[in-house]
Amino acid sequence: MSEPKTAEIVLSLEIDDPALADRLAALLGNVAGLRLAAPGETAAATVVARDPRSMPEDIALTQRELDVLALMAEGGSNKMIARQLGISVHTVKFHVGSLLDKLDATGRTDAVAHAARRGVIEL
Amino acid sequence: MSEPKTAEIVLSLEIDDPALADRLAALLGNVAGLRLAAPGETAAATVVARDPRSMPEDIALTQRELDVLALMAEGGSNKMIARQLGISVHTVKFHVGSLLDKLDATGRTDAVAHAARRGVIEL
DNA sequence: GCTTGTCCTGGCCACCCGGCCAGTTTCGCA
DNA sequence: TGCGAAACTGGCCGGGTGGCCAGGACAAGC
Repeated sequence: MSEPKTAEIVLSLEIDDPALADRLAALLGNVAGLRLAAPGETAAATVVARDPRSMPEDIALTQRELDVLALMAEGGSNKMIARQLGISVHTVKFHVGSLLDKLDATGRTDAVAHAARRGVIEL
Repeated sequence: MSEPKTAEIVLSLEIDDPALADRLAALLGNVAGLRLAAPGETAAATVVARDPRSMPEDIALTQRELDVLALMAEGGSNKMIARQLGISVHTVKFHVGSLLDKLDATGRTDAVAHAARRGVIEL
C-alpha cells in the first residue's frame, strides 16, 4: 500500500494579523508533508503570532516587587514571603500593595493572573 | 534593487518532541518565503507543540468548580463569585475547598496558578 | 543642600479566607 | 429501593489580607 511512513503533520494557525495569517496559510498549504488543520481538528503543532500592540511595554516593577510577585505566584502567604526574603510581614504587605496598584489588580490572585497575562512572570 | 515586496516570514520553533521538531524544521526550511529564526532572533510567528505527556488528562473538575475557578482567576472574592453565580458564599467556599484539594494548592492564588500551568484554564 | 525613589518597619482595623462541624436536595446508577 | 456523587446552605473561628496612618535609611540626581 505504500503507506506514508511519516504521516502528514497537521498544523493549526493562531495569528492575530489577518495579512500574516493569509500569507502563512498560502505558504504552508503547498508544503508536501504538511496540512492545515480543519476547524476543531487537533493539530500536532500550532503557529502563533499574538498581536504585539496589546502589550505596550513591560510594567515598571522594582526588583523587590518582582521577588514578591514570584513568591506570590507560588502561593506563598505574606508571612512565608517575609521569611523567604528575610524581611518583615509589613514590608511584604507594602510591596504587595504596590503590586496591586501597578498591576491594576484587586487582590493577590488577580495580580498574579494579570502579571502572567502580560508576561511579567512565567507560570 | 528589486526588493522583495513581501519579505520572508521568520518563524521560530518551540517543539518539545525532538522528532517532530526535526521534521518541521526540514519541511519549513525549504519553503520559499519562509525562514527559520536564528537563535535570539525575533520571529513573526512561532510554531509551538507542547509535550502532551505533561498533562496526563484533565483533572476531574465538576462544571461548578470550573465556574468558580474561572471567576477566581478574574480576581473575584468569594462574595463576588457568589453574587455572580447566584449562590451563597458558603457554597462558593465549599467549591473553593474542593478546588484546593484537587489542584493540590495552598490557597486560591496557588490554585489559579496550578490550573493555568496545567491548562485547565486560560489566562 | 534638597528632592526623588526604593526599600524597609511599625500599629491599627475591618474584612476576607479557609477549615471545621453540621445539614438538605436532586440526580443517576446498581 | 437504596446508595453515592454533586450541589447547595448554615454557623463558628483562627488566622490571613489589604488599606490606612505614621516613620526612617540610603543612594542617585538636579
